[in-house]
Amino acid sequence: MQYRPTEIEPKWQQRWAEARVAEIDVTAPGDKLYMLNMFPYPSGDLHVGHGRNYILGDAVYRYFRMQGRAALNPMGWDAFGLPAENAAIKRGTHPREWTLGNIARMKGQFARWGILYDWSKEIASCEPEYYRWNQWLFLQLYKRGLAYRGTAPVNWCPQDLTVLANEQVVDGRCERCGALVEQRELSQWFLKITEYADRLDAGLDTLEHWPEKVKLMQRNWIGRSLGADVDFPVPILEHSIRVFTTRPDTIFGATFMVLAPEHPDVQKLIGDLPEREEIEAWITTVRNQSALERQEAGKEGRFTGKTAINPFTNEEIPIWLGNFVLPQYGTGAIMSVPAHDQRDFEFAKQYGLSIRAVIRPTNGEPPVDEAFTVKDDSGVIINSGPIDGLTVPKAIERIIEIIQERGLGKGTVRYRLRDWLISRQRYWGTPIPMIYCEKCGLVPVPEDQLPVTLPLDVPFTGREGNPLAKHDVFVNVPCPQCGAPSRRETDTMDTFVDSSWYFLRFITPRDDERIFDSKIVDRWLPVDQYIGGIEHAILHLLYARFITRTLFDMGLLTFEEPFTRLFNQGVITKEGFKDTHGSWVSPAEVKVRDGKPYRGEEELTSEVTKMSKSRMNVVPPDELIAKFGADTERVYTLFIAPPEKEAAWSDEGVIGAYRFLGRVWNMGVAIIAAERKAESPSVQVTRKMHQTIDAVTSRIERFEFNTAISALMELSNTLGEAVQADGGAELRPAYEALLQMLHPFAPHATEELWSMLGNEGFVLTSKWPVADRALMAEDTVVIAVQINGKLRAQVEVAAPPDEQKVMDAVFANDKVRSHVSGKEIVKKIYVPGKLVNLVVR
RNA sequence: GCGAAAGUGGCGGAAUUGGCAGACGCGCUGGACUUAGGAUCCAGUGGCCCAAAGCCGUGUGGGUUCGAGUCCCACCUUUCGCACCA
Repeated sequence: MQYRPTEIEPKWQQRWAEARVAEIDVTAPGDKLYMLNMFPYPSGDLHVGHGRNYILGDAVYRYFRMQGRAALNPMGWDAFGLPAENAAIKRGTHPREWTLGNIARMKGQFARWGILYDWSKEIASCEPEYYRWNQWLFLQLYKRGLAYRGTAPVNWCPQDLTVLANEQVVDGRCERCGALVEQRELSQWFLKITEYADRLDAGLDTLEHWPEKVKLMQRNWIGRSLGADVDFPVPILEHSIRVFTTRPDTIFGATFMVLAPEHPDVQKLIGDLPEREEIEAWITTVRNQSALERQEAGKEGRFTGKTAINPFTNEEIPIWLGNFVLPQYGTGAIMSVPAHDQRDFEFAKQYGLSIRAVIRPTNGEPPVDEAFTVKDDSGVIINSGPIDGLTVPKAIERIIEIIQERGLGKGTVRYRLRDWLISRQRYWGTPIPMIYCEKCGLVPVPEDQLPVTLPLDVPFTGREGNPLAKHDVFVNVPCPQCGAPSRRETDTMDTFVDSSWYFLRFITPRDDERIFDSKIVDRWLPVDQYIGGIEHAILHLLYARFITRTLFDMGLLTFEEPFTRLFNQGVITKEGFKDTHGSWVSPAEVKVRDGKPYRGEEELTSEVTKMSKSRMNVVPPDELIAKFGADTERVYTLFIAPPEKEAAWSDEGVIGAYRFLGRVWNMGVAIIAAERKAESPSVQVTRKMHQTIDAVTSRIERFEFNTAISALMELSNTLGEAVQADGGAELRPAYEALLQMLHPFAPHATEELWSMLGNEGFVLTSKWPVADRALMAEDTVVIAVQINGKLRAQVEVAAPPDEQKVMDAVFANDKVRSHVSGKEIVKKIYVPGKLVNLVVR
């Protein structure tokens, strides 16, 4: 009987589905475990690169099931978003149809991979039952002043015709479409994530089981800096200008001040200048530049002709405007210390401003006024009156005290993080539940009128912005307070709002009374194991941590961190081909000659990149499954590389996984057919089995699937030899343990073999084997003998080895004796159980 | 520029605390079985060497140690993240 995966896989998929093996009653007692893969955007067909994420999650899920855990593994759809709308414009389908079609296809794909989800918990964020609670959440945030409408310079994508969050701008471009983002002054909806900056930063320290990399990325994004706000009097203004600095210790070296061109005092400062018009024109230019253009322009400034007073030196220092000072950060004004800050130094050099050193560096060299020195914590402060002689960190502490005593300012903490812009001028999203009334102003939709349903009958032209704004029935509504004709808000929410609490909804997905049941959620959350791509290291995970905290503050949750363990799988890469214009070429058109790729006569370049449709280097799983089966794809995907690392897909490599499963299969058939039966399996087989159980268990726990599978291959090789030698039915227990441990990776084949062996029930519901340490141990130990650090011999000693036994064996060994004869033994080093090193002279 | 991670055969990758480098797999070579082989099975496979013995070998150069892929210092390369955040 041959291994034919395509014949057995659909059968087992159907049996698992019929038995509803993955469905869980959240109110039933049990040793709970909440597993979660980040819910996907339903973009259509999945490729084997996507598969890695889900296969990995399923393997872990199956393992925990076999460990007896009550494991919940739900799945849903992050179903709102721009691609659906773009597809509607391009192909004339409705975003809803397009989205639901994709969901159906992806569900089928998950099934063919043999992935078990509790579909009774399925949610789709585009359904009113879900987004209703999105709106409810927004209203709670609004009530608490955490959602507000404000005018601010915002990122505008001219391609997608919508605003973007700061987090969605990458290198000055729209994260989605790549268009250059423009700065516009617009009135938009924001969530006050900045109010949680300190808690989001401090909370990172409690996340022991998160990758350091992700925590660091979040920490940098929040950008906490300690420093001081200091007021510099400005004679002409009759008020002071406040600056923020992280280096108050260098205040005696502040020789000028720079304001952002957007600073509110600019007009008053330049009003009387003859060159005023030129300066204003320059300011306009700078303001219209994107952040990227601003930086590329280099450092530029204009002198206001006015001075401020350095409150410590009492000197008059010139006030400049500079394009490198950011209006949104700190106070939009800085004190410049060119001797100790790179940017200030460049600016001072460019405009001939004075430089004064106030720190003597650690190396003791006398400081030079015309040079710049980097931050040096053991440097000593000079020329700075009361703080002279202190080291930098001490001086920072002391000067802040002095600033506060003299009423010049205060110590402050500032964050780089800015409020989260959540309104989008697009159709396919959660309507923001607000109404504009001429009399009452902004009026929230009353909670009992939720959901504000997204109308389906809108035209998709792709022009003139949001189609919702043209839907009269949707837009024109009476004011909930006074009944006067009013206008509904037509902006929709950023889809990251949807995904920042969905993991709570999975517990009680059909509850139409409340967003979730706090009591049950309290038992299941936080998520024990969260799995997803590193691309969400900042956006989604930061927003989810923020929303979780707001719900905590509302008294709905008892925890502040939603995800206990986080795992980020690496992407799968494959070779792709580019033509001379840099466009990707389908591999079907590529012919290889002399080891070089060609399309016709045109020589192509090849590049190994992330698997994606646009790069034409995807491997569709269905073809692979038709040829080798889903189990082969699963085993190969997890075997190819450590799961957190990038992995290169190799079509040739897949065969190795297939052969392995074929060997396991044939071995099973042979064991079932075996008539001979020895008394018991050989010591070698028993020992290997227990060693493998031990290794595979700990490796799965540590997410080292590639070496877990290699350990299973070793056991399979050992058993294969035993079958050749004895073919005995006594190998059954070891073989069954192999099947059990293989089950998370190759669920279909192991179920089939398990039932062929006559077992009742699923492997999935069987109990994970336990290693017997006594049977694992070897009865002899091979000890390496080194002489002067070089391997010279190996001796075998009965286990457990002790020093006396080992040394007796070592000196009885001929090779050792020939090497040490006539030499003096200086030192004997014995590493228990491993080796002996003799140092001779 | 700043920050982080990583450099091991032809390839993907193994190697708890420093202790036999290259597990496992792909590929390759030879063989078996075959009308056939891009199926299957067996053997071999880091380099130098006909082979053995031996020597060399984990990005480069130093260091610590009886012993270094692993620890320390300097450098090179690659990838990722941040990017005027005062």
